Order: sequence, then C-alpha cells, then structure tokens
Amino acid sequence: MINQEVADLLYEMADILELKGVEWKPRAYRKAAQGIENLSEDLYAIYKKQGRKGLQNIPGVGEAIAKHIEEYLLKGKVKKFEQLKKSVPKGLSNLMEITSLGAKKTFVLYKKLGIRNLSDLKEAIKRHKIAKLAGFGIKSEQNISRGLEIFKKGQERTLLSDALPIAERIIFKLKKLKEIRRVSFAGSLRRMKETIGDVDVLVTSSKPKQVMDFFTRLAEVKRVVAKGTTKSTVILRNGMQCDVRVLKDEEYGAALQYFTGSKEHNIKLRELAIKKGYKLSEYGLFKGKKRIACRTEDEIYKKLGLQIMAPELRTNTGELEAAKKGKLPHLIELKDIKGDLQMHSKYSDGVDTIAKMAEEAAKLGYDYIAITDHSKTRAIAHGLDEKRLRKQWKEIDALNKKLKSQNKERRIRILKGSEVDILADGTLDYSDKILRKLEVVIAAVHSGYKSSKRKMTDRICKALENKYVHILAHPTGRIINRRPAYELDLNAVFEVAKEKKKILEVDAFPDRLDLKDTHVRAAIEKGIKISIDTDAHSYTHLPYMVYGVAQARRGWAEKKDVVNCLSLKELLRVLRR
DNA sequence: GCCGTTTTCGGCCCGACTGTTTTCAGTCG
Repeated sequence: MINQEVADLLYEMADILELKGVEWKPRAYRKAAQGIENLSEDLYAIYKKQGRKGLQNIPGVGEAIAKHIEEYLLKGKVKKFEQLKKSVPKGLSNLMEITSLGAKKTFVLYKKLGIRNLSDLKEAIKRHKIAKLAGFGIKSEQNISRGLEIFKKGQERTLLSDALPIAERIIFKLKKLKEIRRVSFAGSLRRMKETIGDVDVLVTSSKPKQVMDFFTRLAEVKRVVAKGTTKSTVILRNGMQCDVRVLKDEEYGAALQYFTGSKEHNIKLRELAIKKGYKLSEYGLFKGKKRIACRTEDEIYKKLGLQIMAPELRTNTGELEAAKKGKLPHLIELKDIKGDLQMHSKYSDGVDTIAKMAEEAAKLGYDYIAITDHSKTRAIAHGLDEKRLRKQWKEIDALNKKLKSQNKERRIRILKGSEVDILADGTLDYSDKILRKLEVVIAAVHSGYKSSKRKMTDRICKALENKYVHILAHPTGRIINRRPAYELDLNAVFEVAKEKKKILEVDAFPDRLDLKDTHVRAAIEKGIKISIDTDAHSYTHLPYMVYGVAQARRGWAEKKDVVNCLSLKELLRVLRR
C-alpha cells in the first residue's frame, strides 16, 4: 500500500529530526503520517483527482509535506529526505526503541562514543563507557543494558486472550485489599485491542502508599521498575509490563478516561478541551482552577460537547469528529449475536461431536450454528470427501429432527456447512453439485501463502465469483505473532465482494482476528456485510465470540452489518439469494 | 511543519518518575 509506504517514510524522517534535536517538526511529521494511515482512500487516487490541494486536505498535511508526498508519488523518492537520511547512520533511530533511551541520549551516545547500532551499544556497556559520560551514571548504564536485553527478545505483543486472564487475576487480588475503593483495568486491554503491550490497572484509594507496597509485592511481580505514590511499573513473571496508577475516588472518571487512551485520542481530546477554554488531565476537566467534571467518563465527554463513546472507538481515527456531530455508530454487542457460522467437529480437525457443539451453542443462547468442517484437500485436517460429507448431512438431519422435538428454549438449528478450500487456480474443492446442497459455504485459502499479490488476488476473486460461495473465511490469512498476512489487494477483493454480495468473515479465534479492525471499517463503508465466527475447534472455543465482536466494534460495525445477528429465517433468505 | 470559535504568528497535552544533580532534563505513557 502506497499510503503505508509514505506514512512509514514520514515516521522515519520524524525519528531522524528528533535525533538531531529539531523541535516540533517531528510531531508535525508524525501527525501527517497518522493522518495518512487513517485514510481509506489511496494517495494516488486523491492526487489524481484533486492534485496537491487534495493532499493538503489530509489532516496534518500542509503545503510542505504535500509537496514531498507529490514528489514521492511521481518519483518514488524525496530528495530532501534522501539527504536527511544520509546525515545520520542508518539504524541509529532504532536505538531509540530501547526503553530508557530517547532521542537526546541516543544522540549523545553517537556523538561522544560513536555508537551507531546495537552491537556498538553492547560493547560500550561491557566496557562501562556509558556510566562515565556526563549526564549518565551507573544506574543509567544498567537501565540501558536491561532495555537492550528486552529489545533483543523482540517486542512480541501479548494476545488479548492471554493478557485478559492475568489482568483479571491481579484485579481480583487488589480488590481484596481494604484500602482500595475501586479498581479497573484500562489501556489497550479495556479498548480490547487484538494484542496488548502492557497491562494498565487503575485503583482509587486514600492510602496510595499501602496500595503500592501491596501491588509491588504480588506473587505475579518479577521486578519493580518504578515505584511512586501515584504510579508504579513492574515486570510480571510472564514478561509483561504492568502499570498501576492510584488516584482519589472522586477522580475516578477522569483517571479512567485518561488511562484508557489511546494516547492519540487523549491528545486530541486535550486539544479540544484547550480550544473550549478548559484543561483536561487525569485529575479532571478544569476551568481555571475549578474542577468541572471528573466523576465519570461520560461527564467529561458531555462537557466537551461530545457523545459518550465505547473504549473500542477511542483511537483518534475520526471518532471525536463523529461524536461532535452526534454521528457515532451504534456498535454491535455480544448479545446481538444469534449464531456462529464457522466451527469444526470430530469429522475433520475438531475435538467434539456435532451434538456437543450444538448443545453448548444452545447454552450461549444461539438460534443456529453452522458445522463447517474442512474439505477433502485439507488431508492434514481430515478434510471430508463427498462420501463422508453425505454421512455428516445424515447425522445433522437426524440431530435437527431430534432438536425440533425439544422444548423451545433450547431449540437450535444446525446448518450444513463447509470450510471449502480455494485451490491454487481459484476453483473450489467441491463440485458445484455438492456446493449447492450446502446451506453455508465458507471459502478459505490454506495453501500457497507465499504466492504473488496478483496471483493471490486473482485466486480469491475467482472463488468469490462462484455463485454458491457465501462467505470468505479469514480473508488475509495472518496469524498474530506467527505468520504475516499473504500479499493481497484487499480493495480488489472488496470490490468483488460488494458486486457479488459476498460476506466477509471476522474470524474471532484469538490469534487470527481476521479481518482486522481497519479492514472491517473499510468493508462496512462499502456496504459489505460481515460474519463474526469463532472458527471453534472445540466447544471451549465458542466463547471466543467476544473477541470477534470486539474486533468488529473497533471497526465501527453495527448490528445491521453483521449477518449472524439475523434471525434464522432472515439468514436463510440471505444465504439462498 | 501545521494550524486557527483567543491567533496568519506563536503556540504545539499533561503529569509522574528516575537519575544525576543541587534545580532539572530526559523519558514514558
């Protein structure tokens, strides 16, 4: 994507300018980069339609940066940026990623000790050269050394589904302390981001010291990084960082708002407060010295003339502008979900019987599920050939008959489905004769992940042309922390999906969460419907729906955008179309 | 470099903690 290329270039320039001690420009470059990342339209398209003026309409892009973008679009590079890159060693800005090293210190290390990269830094630490520098000391050197170790381990982010239970356990323990009034997690965890950098916990108490002593001595804590009366940071035994803030109970609303973020959202919100003659901090919304709002988050948003908004929306990607106009979406909720359209049984690579899956799904209050075992080519997952598929149909028919005679509360309908492989040439793993008999056909790519963008795009688009395909499963194929998305022109896929009225999946499995939030938003803007499915391989996976719903919420999805919010009757009508 | 319901010039989010200094700069979220 050209947009990401340009944004990355601007971020890189911001880093270099910051290293050189240039004021304000880095901030401007980063803002422009963010503005570009948030676009749903292609930079080329904007430039073609409206020229440089169009580029200047992008938030954060002014005359100068618009010229640079124009140059990049036309020539593939920017002369000024090339010169800037040459002025510092390549990779020096990477050192800023290390905790406790920022632009200033990194540049001092470069100027005084000639440190240009990670190995130079390691060598300097070994010889204790850093501790001798003015403004540094033994502690600084130790902190940099630790930061370097953590950096080398890689900054793999923790899955939401892994972080949430740990955070809940810590909160459970804190709740038992009588000095604590209220406690909540905040940060990216509360925003339900797909991965979590660190766990943020907010506590209200009038005895902050006791709280901090208790917290830093928890069994989960491996090392204390910082400890103050209002703010402490520790490293947990599993390697995650955990920050705790202690505030007064009456500051809870302002504190929760502040500590939930995102950072970008907060900055924008504070700017908005200033424009209205207020000041916003974690201690409240102030007019002069007078605190005018702080008890609840809603109070703060309302005072600023905004609609109240769910944490999932707080990313500074247009939610504040929408809130001002009263145009925030009515986000889908877990209770709106009426069924789950992708799951596996013992027939292929699932561990439970169809009956068990149906029974557990009924307990979740669903009206229907689709059993979508793998097709024959997925031999490794015991994919079903036509014969076994027919056998499965018989079993489903028998189960449905039995379920129909049961009491109404527990009645659930099992739909005959399949997760059909999209073969390398874009044809499907079953003949049309079989496909037309399936009630839910989910097409999926499970091979050739390394093929070219063109080839993968053609392959998927061709599969979507098949009139029996209903849903495209996990459209980008990524697995978080393990496998990147395959090369794919998602816009082209969206176009076909829109034209052929195909449904795109939000796979709720915690390491997939595919489509991503930004993709969901783009798809919905085009009027494409989505389906939030767990891809469960065991009945214990069925509750993963909550992660898929969170993902869709971050993509501004409403109930009307999601096909498995439809009643069984309505859903069948859509599928048969 | 960007931006304007205080401004076309002069601002640019706000506060906590640490380490190295003796009053504060750098870093972080």
